[in-house]
Amino acid sequence: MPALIADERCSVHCFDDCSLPSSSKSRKSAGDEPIAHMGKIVQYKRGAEIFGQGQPALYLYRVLTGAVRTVWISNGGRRQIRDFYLPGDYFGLEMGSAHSLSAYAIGDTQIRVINVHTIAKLTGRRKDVTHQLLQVKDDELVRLQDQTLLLNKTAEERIAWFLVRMTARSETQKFITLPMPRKDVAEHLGLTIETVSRTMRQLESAGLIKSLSRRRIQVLNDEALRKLVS
Amino acid sequence: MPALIADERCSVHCFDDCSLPSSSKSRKSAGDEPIAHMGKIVQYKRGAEIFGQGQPALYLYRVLTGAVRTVWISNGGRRQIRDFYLPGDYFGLEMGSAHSLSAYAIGDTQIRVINVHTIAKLTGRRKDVTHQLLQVKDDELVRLQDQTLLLNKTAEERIAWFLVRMTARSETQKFITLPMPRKDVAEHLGLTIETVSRTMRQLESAGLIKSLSRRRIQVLNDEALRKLVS
DNA sequence: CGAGTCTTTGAGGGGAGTCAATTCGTGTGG
DNA sequence: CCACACGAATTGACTCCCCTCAAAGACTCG
Repeated sequence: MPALIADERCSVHCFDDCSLPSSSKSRKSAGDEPIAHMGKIVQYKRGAEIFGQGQPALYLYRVLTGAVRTVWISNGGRRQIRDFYLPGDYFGLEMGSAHSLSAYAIGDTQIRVINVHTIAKLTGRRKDVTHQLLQVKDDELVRLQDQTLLLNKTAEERIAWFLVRMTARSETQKFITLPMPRKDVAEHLGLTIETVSRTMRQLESAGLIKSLSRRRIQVLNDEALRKLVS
Repeated sequence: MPALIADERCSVHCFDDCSLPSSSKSRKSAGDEPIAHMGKIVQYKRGAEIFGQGQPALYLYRVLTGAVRTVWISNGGRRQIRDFYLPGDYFGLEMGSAHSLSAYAIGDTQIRVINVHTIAKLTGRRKDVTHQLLQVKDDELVRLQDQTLLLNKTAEERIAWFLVRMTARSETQKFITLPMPRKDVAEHLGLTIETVSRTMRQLESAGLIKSLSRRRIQVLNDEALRKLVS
């Protein structure tokens, strides 16, 4: 196993480390993220596997730029996209010693790779580290819970939920840039790409959103969108 | 907050403490369950709330007799049965400090209530306690993962999955006793009670199962049932 | 034995999947 | 810079599975 040493080296992209809203709304201040700048920065090419299902979980990851998808493949071979991780998000933290899912870079992606052993050593004397570690785990559980709820909803509700969520995680609240193709969105929401496309068109006809380009969406009526999620 | 003291008192029902197969197949030996006999035994009446969503999570629970359902109510008011817990199963362990869901006794139920603080104090010097605690958390995560997969399947696959799962958790592998009404099964699988009923009839017509009574089911073709889950 | 709940069964409709064709967008090479 | 090619995305027609609504039947408990 390669020994990744914690360093404080900061790349040109570090400017956004503390400015982006995280997936969870329960983050109080941006200052109490001791893990945020730990670890080593690694570049991943488009489509590259970051870790695979069943591999030992040795690192905690944090997206700096780009985007990541985690994929769960059931024993029956069914493929499901568990979640997307955007700049500022942590992923790769597992309950057990092995990864229960795989992670791939969606586009070219820059990631901080933090040795969990390094974190574990800190948890003893650094209470803030322990706290953040639990926070990261909580966020992960919330993601999972959200998805189980999601799968009982209609296509329109799912798409609305997805858009609202992406809006909340985007720095520009009105314009969303989707890093992933339609296929990924569909597999994440438990729909087909055709239904995703149709439902989005439907929301556009209703005047809730506006499709600027293939991967750019403008939110026209944020309130109505949120009401659909209910 | 009521202080529940750990005791080793064992009721007449303790005979099955280590004999029942747990939800997870990764349980090695029955001996390494130090938490199994901890805590105080409490009786719950049919339908009684064991804990509620949002309440502080102070205890770990273990079903001795009867059955428990955990219910998740979304902010939109949608109701979803997260899972059922049978004799031998642990529940109520949360990542954070508050319960993210509610728990109810399905029938009259006997439960061991273990103070998490008592466990926490042991984790320092008892490695087996720590290990089992992680195991319980893992089991919970697996339950959640299974359900997300489930909701992308057809009604027939869901029912088959449910029956196979109940079979595996039953001491008599061929005869299943469902402690919960059809409504609970439906809400757990994301179906309606009518679809549950129809699909079961369909499986019975195909010769896979036989409905003995309202809540007793005989598995005739276990292999075919498992193949449906795939 | 009867009231009430739980369950089953039926008919009909709607939403999402499937299959197939077209358009759009992106990257490549001339 | 344009033409081409390939994959991604859209759009349409059709089907099917499950939900909805409604009624009848079965079990449980007083």
